[in-house]
Order: sequence, then C-alpha cells, then structure tokens
Amino acid sequence: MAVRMKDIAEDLGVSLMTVSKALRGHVDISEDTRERILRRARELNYQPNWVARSLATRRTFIVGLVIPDLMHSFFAEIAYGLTRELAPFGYQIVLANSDENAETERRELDLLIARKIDGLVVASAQRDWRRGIPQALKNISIPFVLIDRMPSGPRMNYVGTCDEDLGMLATEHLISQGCVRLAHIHGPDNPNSLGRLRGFQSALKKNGMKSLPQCVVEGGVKDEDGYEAMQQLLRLKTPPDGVFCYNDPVAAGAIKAVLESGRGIPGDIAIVGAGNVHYSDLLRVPLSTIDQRASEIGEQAARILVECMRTKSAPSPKCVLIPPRLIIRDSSRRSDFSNLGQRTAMRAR
Amino acid sequence: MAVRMKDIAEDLGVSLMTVSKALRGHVDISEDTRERILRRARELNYQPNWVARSLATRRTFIVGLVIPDLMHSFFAEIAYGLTRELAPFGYQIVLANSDENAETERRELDLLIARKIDGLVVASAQRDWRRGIPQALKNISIPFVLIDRMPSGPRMNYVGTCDEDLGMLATEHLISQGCVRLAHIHGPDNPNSLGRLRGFQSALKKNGMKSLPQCVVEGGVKDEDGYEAMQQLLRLKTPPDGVFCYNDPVAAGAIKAVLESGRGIPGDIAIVGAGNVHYSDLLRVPLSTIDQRASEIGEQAARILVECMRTKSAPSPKCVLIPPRLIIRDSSRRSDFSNLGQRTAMRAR
DNA sequence: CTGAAAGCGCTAACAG
DNA sequence: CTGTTAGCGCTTTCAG
Repeated sequence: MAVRMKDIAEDLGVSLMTVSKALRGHVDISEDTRERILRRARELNYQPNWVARSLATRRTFIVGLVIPDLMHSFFAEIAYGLTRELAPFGYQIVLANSDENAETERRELDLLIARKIDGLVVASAQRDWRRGIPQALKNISIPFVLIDRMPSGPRMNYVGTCDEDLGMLATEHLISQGCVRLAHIHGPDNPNSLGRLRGFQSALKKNGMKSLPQCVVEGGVKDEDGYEAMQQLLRLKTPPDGVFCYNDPVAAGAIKAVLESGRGIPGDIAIVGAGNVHYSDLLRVPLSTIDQRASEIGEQAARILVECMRTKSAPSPKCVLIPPRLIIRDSSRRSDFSNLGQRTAMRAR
Repeated sequence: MAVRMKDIAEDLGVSLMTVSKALRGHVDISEDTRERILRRARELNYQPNWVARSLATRRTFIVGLVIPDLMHSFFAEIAYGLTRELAPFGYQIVLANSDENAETERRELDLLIARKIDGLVVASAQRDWRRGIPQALKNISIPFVLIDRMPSGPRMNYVGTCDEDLGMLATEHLISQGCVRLAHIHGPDNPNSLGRLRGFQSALKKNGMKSLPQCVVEGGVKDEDGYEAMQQLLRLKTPPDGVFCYNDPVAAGAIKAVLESGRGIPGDIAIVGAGNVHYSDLLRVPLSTIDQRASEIGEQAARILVECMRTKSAPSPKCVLIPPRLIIRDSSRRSDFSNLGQRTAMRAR
C-alpha cells in the first residue's frame, strides 16, 4: 500500500501528529523537524490520502457538475470555464450527465451528495419547475448554483442568460435586416425555450408585426431537429423569410434544410441561432447567433461557489444574468438593405 | 448534519452493524428487521456517506479522466462514451483538464491518485513519450487506460486509433479522387501527429508519388492553426490540389482559407480531416474525414477499466485499435473523375 | 514546540 | 440472525 503519515513518523522517530502538522505548514513545528519531515516525505513520494482527510475535515475539494448533454459544446464550454476557475483553488469536478432526464439527474445528484462534494453546479433537466429543483436540493446544506436553466421558484444562486432578452435581440435583428415573415423554431419544453419564445413574441409586438399562424414550430435541441422543423416551415404556402432558432445546432440543421431546398441564405431566408458554439463561424453559412458566453457562465458559477464554500454563513443568493450579445455573420446579414431601412424591399431579393 | 447509520440504529434499538448489513442487502438479516430498517432509512432520507465507506472499503467508485482539451468535441465525446458506459456500474468520473500541458497533467494526476480513484483514463499531454507516462503512473497500483495518445513504452492498456492507418486512408482517398499534388497540415509534436504523417508519406510512396518540397506544413490543433497553415500553402507557386489535415478543426480552418482565396472545394483543392466531430456535416463545405469513433473509444476504455477493477489480479494489458473509417463528403468528392481513374484530368477543373 | 486521546462514518472479521 | 471489536488514515482538541 501507499506510504502513510504513520510510516514517515516511525521512520523519523517522531509522532504522527508532528508529521501531520509539518506537512500542512502548521506553525507549531521547528524549522529543523519540518525540514526533515518534508524531505523524507518527498523521498518516499508521500501523497496524502484525501479520502481520510475528507472524512476528518468534512471537506472533499470536489465540486459536482450536472449537465443534460455533454455532447452539446455549449455545456462542454461551461465545464471548461468551471474547471479553469476552480483548479487554482484545488478543486476538481465530478461530472454527471443527466441525458436530459429528470430521474437520471436525481440519481446522480443523490450520489454526488453522498460523496460529500463541497459544492454543486447544475443545469437541471427537471420538467416541473415549481418543485423539481427545490425538491432535490432543498434538504441539502451544500452550496449550489443553478446554471442555464432559470429556476422559477424561490431565490437561489443562478448564472445564465436572460432568455427573453435573447429572443428579443435575435428577433429584432431579423426585423432590422428587413425580414417581414418571421418564424421561430423552438426548443424543448423548458424555461429557456419558453423565455426565448416570449422574447420572439415581444419583439414582434413591439415592432407592430403580427405573429403569423404556424410561425412557431416545435423543434428540439439537435441539428436533426432543426432540419426537420425547417422542412416543415418550407412546406407552408408562404414560408418565412427570417427564422430565429432555439440554438446553434438547430440553426445549423435549419441551414442545411434551406440550402437543400434550393433557397439562398440570407437572401431568401435569414437565420439566427443562439449559443455561439465555437464552430459557428465555420458552418455551411457562417451563422449569426446570440452569444451566451458559455465559458463565462462556468467561471461566474465557480466564483459564486468559491465564495459560498469559503464563508460558513451562506451569502445571499446571487443571480447573474450575462447579457446576450448579438453576433452578426453571413446567415442574416443583408447589409445593403438594412442600412437603408428599406424593409419591404427585401421581397425583391 | 445528515443522518447516520448510528441514528437509525439508536432510533430502532438495534446495533449499528445490523443497520449496515440491512442497508447493503446482506443475507444475515431477518426479513422483518430489514424491512423496518429500510423503511426508517427512507423516512429519514438516509444517504450513506461515501467518504466514510470509501475509507473503510478502499473503493471510491470514482474514475478519473484526464484530457488535454475539453473544448475539442473529440474529447467531449470520449467523456460521454465513458460516463455512459460507467454509470450503470455506479461509477462517476472526475474530470481533469491538462490544457495540453505536461506539468498541469502531472499535478492533476497526483491529486486524482490522492483521491484514491478506482481507475484512470488518460489522454496524455506528455511530450517525452519514452518516460513521461510511465513516470507518472508506474508507481501507482490503480488500473489505468491510455487513450488517443499511443504510448511507445512498455505494454499498457490503450484504446485509440492507429494513426498510421488513418493517415494512409486519408491520403489514398485523396489520390483516388485524382489529386496529384498532396500536402499535409500536421499537428503538434505528439505520436498521433507523427503517425498520421508517416501514413501520409507511406501512401505517397506506395502510390509512386513524390512528396513535394514544403508539402508538409506545421499546423496545430485548432481551426485558427489550420487557417494559417493553409494560407501558407496557398502562397506556394504551385499550391497543392489535395490536403490531408491533422484533425477536423484544422480542416475547417483550412476550408475557410481556401474559400477566401477564391478557390473551389473540392475542385481546386480537396480536403480531408480526421475525427468526424459531430458538426463536420454542417461545415461550410461538408467535410470528408476519418472517423475515429470517439465515443466508442470512451466506451472501450470503460469496459477495460471495469474488467480491471472487478478482478483483483490485473488482466494482461489490452490494446484496442479502433479501425479508422473513411467518411466521404463534399470536401473531397470528385466522383466524376475518380470513377474514370483519370487522375491527370484533374488539372482541367 | 510536541504528542496523546478521541473521533470522522462506515465496514471486515469474528464471536455470540 | 445479531452484535462486538478493531480499524481505514487523517485531523481536532487539549494536555504536556
């Protein structure tokens, strides 16, 4: 087995306690003995047993991260931001994939809690937002921060985007580019999706535009979903000339469908996504999108968590809304027209 | 604090041991008492303390995963395959990002080992392949599986692609499509990169083609790297008409550079990447690539690990090479010519 | 400055 | 079938 403090202690003829203190840089140890202990520890390649240490100190230096879909690079980026910010403090993260399934999520959460993690970050897959999250987490005393999926319940730590603003920003951009028949491919039945839809509708209303019948179509989260949804829109007698998609993968799928139908982007149909996944710029048509700054979400969550974990008394819940940012690329840029504000002229294209 | 076995025991007037056994489904307990204990545990929402359990059993049910770049979806897919396969056994994974930096990797490894993880999966960022990996891992007794980065040293568990085959496959495909001036944008100075380069060169030799001067250019791992490298190739008096890129991101960057130069793909220049990241099909030009089946790498690694962790005696090291698979998309498909074998006719395009 | 005693919450091994 | 004894490797507390 690995070398223990006890081994070093016996080896050097001091007590176990002395070794423990010396190794942790406690002041109560003479320069001399500390030196000897440190040297011997290095020689023996001593590594403290964190399981034992955790049991005694009640701190694991582990943070749990529960996300619904590792394959979506949006969440991979969040994970990246989180590890990046947490690593300097000695935390590592244990990763759990809920697969967008509430039951799986609950099981993984229970296991994480049983592991006595110091903190938790979760993008929840719970459907029932009135009690889902609180139910699973309210009995636990560890600090946690919710990300991406905004909780509707009591005040909790949250870092994410204001989805309504996001939807508004995307839609108004399409309008500014001269689109007159707007559609929205919307995501799964979660708060984000609903928020973006609300933003879409608000923007229409605010600009005095009617929301067309069938202009909101069920999509999903993946590119296949966007592909199908767009095909559905293309089958309408008068297809839309501007589409705001739930996220970038969906938008990428939508682009594929539009091009396959022989139509041009953004000429015939302008497209805007959401998320600004890192390959957006490399897509078939460089994709205009709303940047949610995923890695920053991870970083902010990390900071809140570190703050909570350091102080005994829980600070008051923080809600950080990272302002969505419009990124205009080819999929929606109709600059010639938008500059002139000739909205109706678009039909000519 | 949370409820402990002791609490349940006192509550029910039985011994702590009885509770422990009942909870773990041990046979030595009467149906009746087991029932009572289980019910009470549920009522009190008892969760076993895994830190304590781990200290006693010497098993944590944690597997470490160390990868060089979470942002690269190739590794995200591996992580996905790993969690997917490991979750049913009750394992969770703690994720460490080495940022392609050997020193960071060593530190994270040390921490993982100190956490007494049951197993380890590493895509190592070590530069010195003769001693890097073994150095860090040889003193530990936990089972580990190396992935993606093939070790050159002694026999160890490994799951990945045969990079030489990969390079060969990509290059021969380009040749079959009528390309006559081949180039290779190669990656960082690691075994994968070198293997792919060897494959590239072998394919040239095998087909009686000379390797042109300056046909191998330094790239990197990201799309910016590919973009720059391709610009360099385009500056040659006679640029290549077929380019095999180290990986998909690099290829995506290369595509961008080619298109910006006003040239056509695959007409003027055919491109092949490697990795088949999930958005390859959605790129500006749908990207031909060599599929490495990333999630399968994760799954296979998981299986080997589970096998090792179950049996006390370490099974003999397994080396799983997942055969690379050519996926032909638009970026290299010149079917009209390749079908006729009119290699030289390509110039006409 | 050093160390002995007690315990973190659980399990292995054995005894009743 | 049930319970007792002894740790797992480390830290906290307090006495020397």
